[in-house]
Amino acid sequence: MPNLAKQKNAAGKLIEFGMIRHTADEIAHRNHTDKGERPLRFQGQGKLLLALSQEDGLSQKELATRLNLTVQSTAEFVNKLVKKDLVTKEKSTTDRRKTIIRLTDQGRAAAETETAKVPEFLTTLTDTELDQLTSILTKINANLYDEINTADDTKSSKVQQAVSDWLRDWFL
Amino acid sequence: MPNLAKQKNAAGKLIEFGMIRHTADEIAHRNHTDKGERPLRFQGQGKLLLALSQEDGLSQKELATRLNLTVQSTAEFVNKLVKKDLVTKEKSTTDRRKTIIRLTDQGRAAAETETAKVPEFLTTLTDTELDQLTSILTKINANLYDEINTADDTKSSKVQQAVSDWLRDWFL
DNA sequence: CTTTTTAATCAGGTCCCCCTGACTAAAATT
DNA sequence: AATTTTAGTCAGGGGGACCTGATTAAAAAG
Repeated sequence: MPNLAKQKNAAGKLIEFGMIRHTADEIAHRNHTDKGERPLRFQGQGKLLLALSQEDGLSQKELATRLNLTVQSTAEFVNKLVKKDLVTKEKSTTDRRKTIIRLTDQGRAAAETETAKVPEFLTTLTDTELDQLTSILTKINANLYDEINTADDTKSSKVQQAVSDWLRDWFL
Repeated sequence: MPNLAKQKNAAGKLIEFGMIRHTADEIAHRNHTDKGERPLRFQGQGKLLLALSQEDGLSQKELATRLNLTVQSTAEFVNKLVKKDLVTKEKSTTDRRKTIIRLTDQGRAAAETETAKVPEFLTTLTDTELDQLTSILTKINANLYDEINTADDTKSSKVQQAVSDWLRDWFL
């Protein structure tokens, strides 16, 4: 029987982490672009960016299905991203109904800084700590996948699966 | 010189964790209340709840300053929370300009389930892993605090400081 | 060669976070 | 008592994440 107190400690730290992270990159983004640009991350436009950096040149429909969004929402996000010069839209030549979305260099860069960049706060950890953290997170993530897949109404999970595959490619 | 590869691994896992967590409790909340109620957490209404569960009976102004929001935004969130029966508003008797905000039992409960509850995914970790995680997160959080405080334009940090104090009280 | 299906679009809507400006009522100052 | 500061309110706005409904153009099927 694992120690409840220890669980609570960890839980508290995790919450704290979430909170601090949140304001930390709120500040980072504020200094960066002052007005406009908000965190993005794993919703809406950010989600699109992530999906595209996993596989570029998808159609809007494809994106919508992968991200579990309606085509209209997807269109909205795509258009917003186009305005920000992070993606481009072009009609498919093989099927002229389709619109193919591609990351611009800027978009790719944006997606990468959202992810690939090693956050500052990890650089002060020792190798041992990094290993520990990685293995713990692996376990936790596996749990979360389970949680999702069991509770799931046959939606959402594929997204995560896809993106996490991409992460695996990227980091291992 | 710490191993860059290890850092990348950990970073990847962390991102993955963020992502999965996000959809995991998206699903959880969806099953819970179906329509309406979204995550809350560390912004807007959620932030208020957290601050209040740290110290109840604050005035709107107090809340605004602590949370680094305008009084108008604060008022908006407070009103929304009142509608949800999570907080109450009452005029101060000593200074009739002030409006004192108090958590209802429901509000307190809401704040607690946002935090105190040990997430499922922690319960499968061993004691050792929990200790490791806690100590690593402590280190990471300290780093983030530094990051915030140095980059800071004398704002934001106090909120975090306050809430994290509260967390410390709660979990230790 | 018509249907039907498919990929997109426009229009309009809901709720969220957060801000500026204008204004009132009650305290604190002068 | 008159002025200024303080706590709130209302009105309005910008951006974001999503959604439903209706419509168009192009491809697939009958």
